[in-house]
Amino acid sequence: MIIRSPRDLGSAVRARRKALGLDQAAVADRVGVSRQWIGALEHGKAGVELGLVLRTLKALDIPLSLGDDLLVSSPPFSSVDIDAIVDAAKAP
Amino acid sequence: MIIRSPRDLGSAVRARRKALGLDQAAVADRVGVSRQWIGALEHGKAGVELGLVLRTLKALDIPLSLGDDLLVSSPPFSSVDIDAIVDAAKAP
DNA sequence: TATCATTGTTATCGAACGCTAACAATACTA
DNA sequence: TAGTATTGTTAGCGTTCGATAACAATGATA
Repeated sequence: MIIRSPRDLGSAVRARRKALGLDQAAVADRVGVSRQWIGALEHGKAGVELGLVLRTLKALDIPLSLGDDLLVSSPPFSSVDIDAIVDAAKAP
Repeated sequence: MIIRSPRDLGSAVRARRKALGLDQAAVADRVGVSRQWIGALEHGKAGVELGLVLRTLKALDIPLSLGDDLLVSSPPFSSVDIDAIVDAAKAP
């Protein structure tokens, strides 16, 4: 599931919570936030704090990943001419 | 890259920014936040707003995903991280 | 329908956010 | 080394967060 907005995250959290058979109060208890805050998160409120969001994802066992470093592994590094790259980068 | 804490996210953002050859002010301009806020995000401040974080990831073309569907790579990415290569070459 | 559980909504309040501005502290380069 | 660019840090200020509490609204079940 690709997350583009707070709303995407909110619906994913809600789906996961229901899949675990928990109500908002139970999740709030695990995370250490108020029940209302869980509701706001699920509704896609943009202002929620990142730290609390990550704690919520962990409490629900939802892995979060950035897909930026998984493509550099396939092409072999030995085929890269480092000097040429550096020189090109230095050129104006 | 699996994100477990605001600090994980911060270092990933910084790496991506440098890979794009941008300074904090340029990213702040794209996102519509202050330069100091970008600095705080990169330092792993937990209280940053989710909405601004997502806008930053979008501005840097960093895809964010939940769950286990991250094995598929996202296209709009150069497969060679030039800065990473240069940094590695410069490192003692 | 009646009853209970779950969720949504509102108001208040202390705490923290993010912004601007200014200056210090590091890089980076000629 | 000197000079510039980038980043780190601090203070003040208006705004918004998150907690609590209370009540309304919705959902589920007998």
